[in-house]
Amino acid sequence: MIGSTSVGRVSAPTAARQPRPRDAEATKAALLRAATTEFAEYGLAGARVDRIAERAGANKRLIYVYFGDKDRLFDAVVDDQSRAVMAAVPLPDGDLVAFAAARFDYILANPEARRIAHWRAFERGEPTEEELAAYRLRLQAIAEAQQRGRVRDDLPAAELFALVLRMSEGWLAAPSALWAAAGGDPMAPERLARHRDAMLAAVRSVIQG
Amino acid sequence: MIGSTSVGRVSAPTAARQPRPRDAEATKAALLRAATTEFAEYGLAGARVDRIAERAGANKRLIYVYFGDKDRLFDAVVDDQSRAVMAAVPLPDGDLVAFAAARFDYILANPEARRIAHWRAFERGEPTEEELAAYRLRLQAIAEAQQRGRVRDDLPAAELFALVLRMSEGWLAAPSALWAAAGGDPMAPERLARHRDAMLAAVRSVIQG
DNA sequence: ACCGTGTAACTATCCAGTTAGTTACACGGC
DNA sequence: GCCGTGTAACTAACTGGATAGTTACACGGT
Repeated sequence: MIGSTSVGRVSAPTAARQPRPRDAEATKAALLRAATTEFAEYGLAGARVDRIAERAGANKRLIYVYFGDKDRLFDAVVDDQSRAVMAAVPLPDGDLVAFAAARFDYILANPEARRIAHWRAFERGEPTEEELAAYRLRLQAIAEAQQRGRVRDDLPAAELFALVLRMSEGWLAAPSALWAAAGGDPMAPERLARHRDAMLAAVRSVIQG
Repeated sequence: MIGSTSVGRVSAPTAARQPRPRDAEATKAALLRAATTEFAEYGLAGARVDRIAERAGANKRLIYVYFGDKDRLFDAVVDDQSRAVMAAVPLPDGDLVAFAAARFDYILANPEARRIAHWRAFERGEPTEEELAAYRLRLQAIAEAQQRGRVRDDLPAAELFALVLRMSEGWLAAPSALWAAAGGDPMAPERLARHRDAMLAAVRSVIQG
């Protein structure tokens, strides 16, 4: 009696749930957003494709239609995030203090961005040519600022940039044990403001030598 | 002909593979080491219990006997690593420069330690009471150094510690795109030495204000 | 008529955890 | 010295549920 299954299919003709409106772009965007949330939370290995589809309110199949497979969906999320950060956090005239401030603010407003970047570094390899170019531009901007005497020049630009990158995450990236040991709520607004000031003061100390 | 399998069993009476010598402590230690390597590489979600057993040359079942389950094995690895770092990287008299140097050296010699710590922060929650106590001690040491005027006191100890923690990872934790953009081999010994010096100079700048 | 968009049901594989044992060894009686 | 018995250490094979990826079909606009 194999054919009996067909009855089940027919039994829910149109009433069960209204189908998603047919808008490929919107669906794709919804999947990308859902994937961003899921990957940020669980990483590549921990993320679940079914959960992404569910979050997006879309059918799982569409992930494979639009993105290929789980890995390439992850890549799409990484590219998207990476481009967004690069655009939102510039390095105007090699000003590393402004950069650190912008990066801190961006990470605070978009916690997913930092997590995605970290998962990517840990679970997936090589940078894209686009990212590489972006980093080269930044190093160049720092080197120019050094020539103009606005940034100490006894340390290579790459060193300075690596340090400021780390510092600008502030304690948003600190071990939770440190938060706990320090007491209080590390995310309280006035605490964050003080923290931001402290971080920027430290960056200033570093780039002035 | 199901019984034919028994022939296979009989055919390799003692020659096939010599069993592991019966030493519970050694086996447990081998499993912990194998788990450390596996978890460092793949994280909690990406690690495979079978692979851990294989790496250790032990039977998978023993993981469940000795550690409970995958999560608790991960916890055991984290505790082990955490204790090792705390012991190897002291904060003598609140000297944050010495601390940064020791931490950099430790991470360089034990890359697994940093990866485990990060996976833990991302995939698993709360710090243990033991860690908390260790962090409190460190904050206290910094506060004392501040009182003795050896460390700037216009920034809270927790802020300074969070910053130095990040800085001391140097570009061992930097995005691979930065390495690539900077050119050359970032792990070459003389390059690392220069990097270490630069990082320590920056830490000095920060703690002196 | 057909293609792009969407759906539900299905499949093959993987994998954490279990079952049902076997093997090495210590120890006590003889 | 040897043998039986209990126990800790170890093992192979299995199981059930989860999960990435697929198939087969439906519908609507052009």
